[in-house]
Amino acid sequence: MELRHIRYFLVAAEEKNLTKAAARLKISQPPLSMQIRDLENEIGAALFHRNAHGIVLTEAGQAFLQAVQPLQQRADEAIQIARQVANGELGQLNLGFTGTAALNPLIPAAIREFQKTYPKVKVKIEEANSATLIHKLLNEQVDIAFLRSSDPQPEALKIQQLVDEPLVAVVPHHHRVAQQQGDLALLELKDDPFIMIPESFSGMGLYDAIVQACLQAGFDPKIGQRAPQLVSILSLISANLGVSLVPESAMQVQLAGIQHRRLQAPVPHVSLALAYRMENPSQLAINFASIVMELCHQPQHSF
Amino acid sequence: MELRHIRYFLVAAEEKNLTKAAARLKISQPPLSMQIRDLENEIGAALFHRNAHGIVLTEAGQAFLQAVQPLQQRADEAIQIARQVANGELGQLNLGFTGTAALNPLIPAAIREFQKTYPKVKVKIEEANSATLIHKLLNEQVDIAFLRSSDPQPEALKIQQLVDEPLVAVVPHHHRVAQQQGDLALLELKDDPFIMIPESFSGMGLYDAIVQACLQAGFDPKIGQRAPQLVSILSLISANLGVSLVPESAMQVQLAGIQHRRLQAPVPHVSLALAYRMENPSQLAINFASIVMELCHQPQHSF
DNA sequence: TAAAAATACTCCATAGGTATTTTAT
DNA sequence: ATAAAATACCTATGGAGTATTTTTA
Repeated sequence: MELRHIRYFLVAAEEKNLTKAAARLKISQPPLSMQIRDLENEIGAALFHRNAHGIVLTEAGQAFLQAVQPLQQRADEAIQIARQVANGELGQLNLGFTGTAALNPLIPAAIREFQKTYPKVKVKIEEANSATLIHKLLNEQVDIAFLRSSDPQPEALKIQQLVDEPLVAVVPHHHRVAQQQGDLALLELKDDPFIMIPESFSGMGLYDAIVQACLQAGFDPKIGQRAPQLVSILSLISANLGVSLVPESAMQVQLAGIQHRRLQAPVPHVSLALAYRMENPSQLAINFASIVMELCHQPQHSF
Repeated sequence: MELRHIRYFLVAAEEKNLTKAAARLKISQPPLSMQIRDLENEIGAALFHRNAHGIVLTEAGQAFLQAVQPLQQRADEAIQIARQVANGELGQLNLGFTGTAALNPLIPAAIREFQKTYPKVKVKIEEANSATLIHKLLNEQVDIAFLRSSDPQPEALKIQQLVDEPLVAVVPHHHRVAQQQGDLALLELKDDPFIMIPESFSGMGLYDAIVQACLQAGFDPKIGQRAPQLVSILSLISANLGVSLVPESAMQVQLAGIQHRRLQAPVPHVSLALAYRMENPSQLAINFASIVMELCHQPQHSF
């Protein structure tokens, strides 16, 4: 049996007349008669009673009709579903981001815009550090991720720089530079321990951006405590255990006992990047990336 | 799209290798490749990624697999259902019987046996008088019916005589023949009003059997009250409003104030018959009839 | 006799086969 | 070098067309 038999049978059952059914199916009557007969032969029972007025369903035909009614529609739906998934209109987008990236307003704006454009896609978000995200991207556990990237980029991932955010210094409230006016020279922090995010990935992440900034300012930073999240870093700073640099967008997170200081030119930057696989990128990722790029080319304050 | 495409796709997705899938499908590899490609073209998206080891489902392919998985099975089930209905193994048997027929032990025995043989058939039973039953048989509201039949039989119905039951007289307890010994001569009731079932059908039913019996005994019965059910007839008799004749099996129904009397030879009979359509008999009816006939040819007391 | 389905036949589109090439590891 | 898929080409099954006959109300 083929779907053709089902299509023909359904129209025949509806028209109760093979000649009319054949016309509706845009075929001539004899082939329709034969297809119906083939179907009956395969089943081994008559589906219709033939008479001079046309045809009427037998009991077996009625039962077959009930059973077969939804099949054609289900088949069409299956095609639609596959098309929508292929176009990235349906499915689940696994979106990752690093803790410090989450604060950038671009991210909620992008998610909001994506959901508006692709309402049938479920967005599942997941926070992890850059190293983990890169691993998950390569393992296809994550389709696309926002991360902090410095220069050397891993192969097999397409990494698009989105915005370059200035870094700002964070010092304890009682730190000697805390109450100074004007921009801070990074060199002034050369003897302070830097509170850092642990286990970064070579060439990636905020860790390297901080180390690069210090080297550029003329010193090798003293690495102090490690803390896994932005807030825990700030907490350690407020406890007077060191200082750090954070992206400007992280200034939103205020904490008693800490002070933010802008830096003197050349202001070090860390970029926010969007990463997805070069090979087998999911269409969802491509669509999401194009929405993000669109937002980036709009005036900054629209989101 | 045809079911063939779905069958091929399912095996290909399972084998993850077109060559092996083709072997399992008992076709060669190139036609399978082409059928899969045709399917992909119709959908407008790739269902598989091809590589040197074989094939892997794309996201669209996975979604299509989920949607299409049950279709082949549903199609096969539809064929099974139609076959079973055609064989009378599945469906609903609408069984009718007249009130006085219901007392014959053959009927519950037949239903029990039929259910044992065809457990997937639902038996719906319905009581009505012979005229109504014949009407419903012809209108296909009832598939088969037990009824009381005398000689002339309506066209278009196959009526099989099952058992000839002797008629017995029912008289009020205080009737002058009530306490006599031996068999009763029907002629003794020639002046009593006969309580009858109303609106019978020409040539059918207990009504005519009673009239025939009286004529044969040499008198034209006086028709008294009409009552729709056997019990209401007996009730009228116990109220001294008349007498009647009932099938022997109706002696099971005892009622205070009535007396049954067997009749002298030639004992009049009424037959129990099974009726179903000559044209378009449902297979259920044929199967039921054959079970009834089987039971009839067994010793009477086996049910 | 008129309308519908079945039959007889013809044709060709395409599913499927064989042989070979291309591709990727 | 090997295994898999794609391509090229051929064959033939069977779906569909036209013409006609059979059936039944």
